[in-house]
Amino acid sequence: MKAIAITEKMKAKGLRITPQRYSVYANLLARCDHPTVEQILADLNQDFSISSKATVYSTLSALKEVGLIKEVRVEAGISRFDANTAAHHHFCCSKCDAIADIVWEVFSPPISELLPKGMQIQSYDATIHGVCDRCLS
Amino acid sequence: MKAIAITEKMKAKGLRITPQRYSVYANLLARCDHPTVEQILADLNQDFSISSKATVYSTLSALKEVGLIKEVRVEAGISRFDANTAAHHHFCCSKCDAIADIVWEVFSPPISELLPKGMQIQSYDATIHGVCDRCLS
DNA sequence: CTTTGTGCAAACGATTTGCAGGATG
DNA sequence: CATCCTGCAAATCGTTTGCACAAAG
Repeated sequence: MKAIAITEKMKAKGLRITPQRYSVYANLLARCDHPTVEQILADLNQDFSISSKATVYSTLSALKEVGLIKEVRVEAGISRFDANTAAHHHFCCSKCDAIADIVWEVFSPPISELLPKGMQIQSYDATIHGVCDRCLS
Repeated sequence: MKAIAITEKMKAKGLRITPQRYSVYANLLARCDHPTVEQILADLNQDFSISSKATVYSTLSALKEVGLIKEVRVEAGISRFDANTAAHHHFCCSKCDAIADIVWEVFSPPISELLPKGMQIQSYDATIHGVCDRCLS
């Protein structure tokens, strides 16, 4: 995605643009491996120091708040982040810990029919645990 | 469940029986609210001290290892535990934070057809977020 | 010029670990 | 009596917070 487009998406959500915020979001858009805060920070500061841990945390929190990114939790005690905001679920490899996006929108019967009466659904997410093709071959 | 039956289930998994381990597992079997470590500990030590935090952690870890309980993660940074080991998913109320079990076994198309070729499924779990009937009425 | 973000270090809370007794099989 | 569980406190690790300074609009 072009730099202008990234900036526009952030502005449209009312976010103030800073070099730190821009680089966090751009980094997340460029990768699909659901990185942790630590991994994002290491990536940004690879050549020279761009941002600090506290700022990455606050930026991710701001991006999540306005819906530009999602938080993914598959392991205990650690948050991962995902710039793919389209409806999707996750496949988690128990050997290499890689997380892959899974498009999975068709349920039958519909979720609403499976729930006890009177519950209101806001969202749902599924995690499939298994072994990925790379680890099997 | 009778005390003997609980003891037998643990023995069958090769676990050494101690008062602490017994009470943690019995407590978890008797409730269906997916308690945290803190809640289990408070419940056990209600009248007089039965166990310590470190022991509850190690017991839960042992029980999970042999498959007698499951760990449930819906909030960031906190683990909950569940003695219901049958296939089921979770409904999480965003107002009162209650977690309810949902029996939900029918998917169409089958999960295996939705996954990219070559992946091997071990398990899957879904979390539905919404508002429960009690909070709506 | 006002608002808001940044970065450091200290604080925090859940979980883990080391180790000296003590209980279990 | 050998194994390994228990409990305490200290350590660890991800995340949050307070605050002085700097940057954005």
